[in-house]
Amino acid sequence: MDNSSWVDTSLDLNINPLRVKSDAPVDAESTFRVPRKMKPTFMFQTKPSAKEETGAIEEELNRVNEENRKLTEMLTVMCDNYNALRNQLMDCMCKNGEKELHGPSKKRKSASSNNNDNNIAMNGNSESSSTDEELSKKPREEVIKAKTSRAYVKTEAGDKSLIVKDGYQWRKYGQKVTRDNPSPRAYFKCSFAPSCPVKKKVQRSIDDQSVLVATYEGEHNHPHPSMEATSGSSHGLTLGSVPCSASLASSGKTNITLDLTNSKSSNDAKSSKPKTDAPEVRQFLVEQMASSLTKDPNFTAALAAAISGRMLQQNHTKW
DNA sequence: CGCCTTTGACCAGCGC
DNA sequence: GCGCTGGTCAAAGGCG
Repeated sequence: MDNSSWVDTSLDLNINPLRVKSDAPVDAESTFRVPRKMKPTFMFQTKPSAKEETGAIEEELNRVNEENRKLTEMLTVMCDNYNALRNQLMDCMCKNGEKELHGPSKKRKSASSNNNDNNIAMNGNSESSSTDEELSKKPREEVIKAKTSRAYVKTEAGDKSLIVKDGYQWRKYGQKVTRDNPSPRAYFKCSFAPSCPVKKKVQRSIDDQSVLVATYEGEHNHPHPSMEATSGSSHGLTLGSVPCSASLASSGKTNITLDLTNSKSSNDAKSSKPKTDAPEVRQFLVEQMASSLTKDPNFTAALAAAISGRMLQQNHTKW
């Protein structure tokens, strides 16, 4: 599964020439000083000829193209880094899974075997798994438990809550301390739709207390709440309607929400590489980009500075 | 007042 | 049958 294109769209556009540094001393002289690089064409004292103007525009276009190229390179590097990190994470999870696989013998055979199944399935980015054994054991619940998936969520070190923010609404209906893990396990039901059969179990990882292990059972019979509301309501990309997203919070500063799922039918989850070519996905990405940009205070500040700067310059040249 | 969380009780499955 | 364990229920209380 290649999620290289599913990255946080909150890009630092590195628009330093435009950025107004808040900590920089502001004096009357520097307020009207425009970086030479960004000096707009209309700043020429004498009215430029059409040729000059065309040349200046071409120059500007070249500069923008160059900037675009640099940004593309930065994005590529970011994607590479992201993939490398993700692979490392998956390696760690694989190792943890093997550890549990060879752990102390479980009294409850079925329970342990189910755990192993899930751990193995988890190796492929918390994919859905439904075994024949599981289905045959509980024929009555096969509809509900047809799809199970597992997600690992990194939380703050001091965060003791068992809340996994995946965009859905959950109602907690129970909590239990299990034998295998001293951390309590919380039981949630999807409360977004009354008839939604999806259940979720959240428990801290026995190896890493800062990691929440969320096990989802069933399939939502309603659209994702964040998709129904506004596309920018959630901080991350929440395209999937099946809840197996993993949110990786890195040191509290930046939140990278990785939605490791894809579609309603998690059967094709294994081979499902996000189809960024699909027009709706593209549109969604564009919307996400726009949303992220408009939410980015750096970007809005830079934009405001650029606009106000130009207005000031226009006034300056007029007077 | 409605929704959510907490928590003890209850139930079912499993091994001995 | 008994004990252990995981999962669920439901009453009570908190909160906005």
